[in-house]
Amino acid sequence: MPNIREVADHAGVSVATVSRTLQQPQRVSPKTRQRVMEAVAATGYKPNLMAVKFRSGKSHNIVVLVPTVANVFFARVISGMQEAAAEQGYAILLANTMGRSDIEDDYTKMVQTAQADGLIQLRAHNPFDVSMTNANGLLPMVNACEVLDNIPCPTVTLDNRAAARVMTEHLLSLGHTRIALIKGPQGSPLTRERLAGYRDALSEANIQYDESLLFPGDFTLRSGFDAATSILKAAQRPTAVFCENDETAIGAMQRFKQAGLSIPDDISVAGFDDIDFAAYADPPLTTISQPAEEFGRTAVSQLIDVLNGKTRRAPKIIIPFDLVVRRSTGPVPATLQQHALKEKAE
Amino acid sequence: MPNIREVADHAGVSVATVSRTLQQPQRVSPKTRQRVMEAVAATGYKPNLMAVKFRSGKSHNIVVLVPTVANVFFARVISGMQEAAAEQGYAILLANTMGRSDIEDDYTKMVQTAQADGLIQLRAHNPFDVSMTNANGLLPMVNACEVLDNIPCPTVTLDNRAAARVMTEHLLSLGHTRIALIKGPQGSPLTRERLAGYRDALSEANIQYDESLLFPGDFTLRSGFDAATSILKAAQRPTAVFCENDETAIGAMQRFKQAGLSIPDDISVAGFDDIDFAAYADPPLTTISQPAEEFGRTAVSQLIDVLNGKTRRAPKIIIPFDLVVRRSTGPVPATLQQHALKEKAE
DNA sequence: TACACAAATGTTAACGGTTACATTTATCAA
DNA sequence: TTGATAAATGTAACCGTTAACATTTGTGTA
Repeated sequence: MPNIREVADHAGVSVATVSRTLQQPQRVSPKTRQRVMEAVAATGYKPNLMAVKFRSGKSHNIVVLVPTVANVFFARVISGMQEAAAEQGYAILLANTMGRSDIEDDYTKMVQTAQADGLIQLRAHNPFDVSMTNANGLLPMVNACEVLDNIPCPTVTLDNRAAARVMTEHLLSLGHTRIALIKGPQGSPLTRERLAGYRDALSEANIQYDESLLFPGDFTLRSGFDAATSILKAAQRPTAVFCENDETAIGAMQRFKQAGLSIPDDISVAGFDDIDFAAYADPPLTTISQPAEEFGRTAVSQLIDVLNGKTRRAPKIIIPFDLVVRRSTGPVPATLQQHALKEKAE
Repeated sequence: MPNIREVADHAGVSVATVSRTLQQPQRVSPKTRQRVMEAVAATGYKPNLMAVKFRSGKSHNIVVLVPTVANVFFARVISGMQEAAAEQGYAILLANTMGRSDIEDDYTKMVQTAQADGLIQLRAHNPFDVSMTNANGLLPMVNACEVLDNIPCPTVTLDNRAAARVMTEHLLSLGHTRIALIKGPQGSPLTRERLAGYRDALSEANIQYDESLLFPGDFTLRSGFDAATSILKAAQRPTAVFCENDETAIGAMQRFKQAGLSIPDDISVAGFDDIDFAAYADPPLTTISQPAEEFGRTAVSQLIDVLNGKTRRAPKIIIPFDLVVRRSTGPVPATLQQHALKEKAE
């Protein structure tokens, strides 16, 4: 691999002139410029960007901590991040953490060891101490997980709590009062926020929060299937099931159909995320649509602003969501409705 | 950020001793070692890995060119790559090419500019010229796409052609003779290989290859749905549909069900990949299972072997596959079978 | 005690760019 | 022509680490 010195020799100029020709061509005379460009072409010179990055102290790398890439929603988020990063000359170092804190730590260290300039966080944990703050008092990170509080960095969030409330209100408006919730992974901030939104809607509607309606899940199809099995065994079966993501909902629907239930006539099922499969489920799934790609793009551009010192005070950005009503949710079954009304009358 | 000099001053030794303490502790006396370690702890020193990489000429980065990360199969492949790379101290630079050659070129350049040591290729294109070969005559890449030929680098492949043949044979064995094929993206090597396997099986069974049974697709749910619409309009409707991936199959099934067809009684549908959703489709999808994570892991470890000079002659590794028969495929409908037999008799 | 040799540690030149500063060359007005 | 000033180019320090080589210190033996 030829280096800048070889190009300089070839063109009969100094290395500084070669560097200038490439960085700020207007500062070098047209004929020298031409000579240098010819030498670059002749030698096939490509600047060693590792040297440039080392010299400049900027790696132009961004670490992204994701629980798993093999999740349709996260894949979309990453796709948006890639795009925004590439546009601004940054590369994404993807950390598939699988929730393992040792992996998270390894990747976090990349910022301290100058391998990455900053980090985007999709879990509820602050990896940096105050010594990492920049001149504006900000940490080189973006918090893409709303439950993290009091951390000096931008927050980009998909108002999960409000979205879960809206979905629960949708089910309530259809007359459902016994609404099961299939949760996400324990300890995940998404899970907590979506649960909180569910509770918000219930308490607003004066409906007693019932822990026995909560079922564990982990965002996989299988966990939705298993949770549905438990729901089928429940003494007083819920008339609607709100799943904290679409995979879980699709898994649950499969189980309900196997048990001979009709959706939504016998039981309503709602999801969250609006992954592509939601619209092609049977029946098509009512869910919350979130602009995952935009979310990823915003997180990246916020981080780059912090790195460039453009951000003076940490903003909090909330990405909007949409309730997408399809055919997996419907009114409470007539028989049960009678029952519910009678109960209410008593 | 403290550097190695500060640590040396703090411990009252030279920078070389600090470096040695960290790299080859046995070469420094126990008491010096201890003093250095204390200084490291006291200053909070973390080696600048950008400097190390620059100095060593090894970035310990690997570029992976993927058409799209938002595809369940590729997400699994990436997941496996991540894992294997992290174990060996490498980071993955993910290039979400979306088929755009300018993006592919940008990322390919990262190898030439020393930002990455090698590249894994999932498309049919050789980005390097011979000047990039190492002492063993190998290029710093792994070809994870079997149609590329005569390129001096390891090939890791999921025998797509054989798998497509096996699936087609499965459909033939159920009595189907008019088997539609919903293709993948035009120009994709996967598409070509799977089509070739389909043709292999047909010709082996002495069935005329009929281009009117080929329908375009692009691996998305929607394209499967649309292709199914075309299939429904066909003059003589096929009794089975082989889809080149699972998303397409799930989209197609949705359309057939909407049209009132029963699967597999009226029409059989087969997929490819065995993504998680396949088992939870309605009916569960017959498909080809490929160990995507293992595929990713193998590609990475092959590349690292090349980079370390361990590989002397380019190996060709074929990852095994499995035919997974579920409930979306079944025998040819009785009425049509009669018809077919009659035709044959004539 | 002196000497040979090994072990431990120190000194310094790379690695490949960028850039502050120094120096040379060109331009123009008096 | 000369001198002042601007434009073009060159020189060399620097970024943080490693490692070849030089030097010092320690150990064991004659």
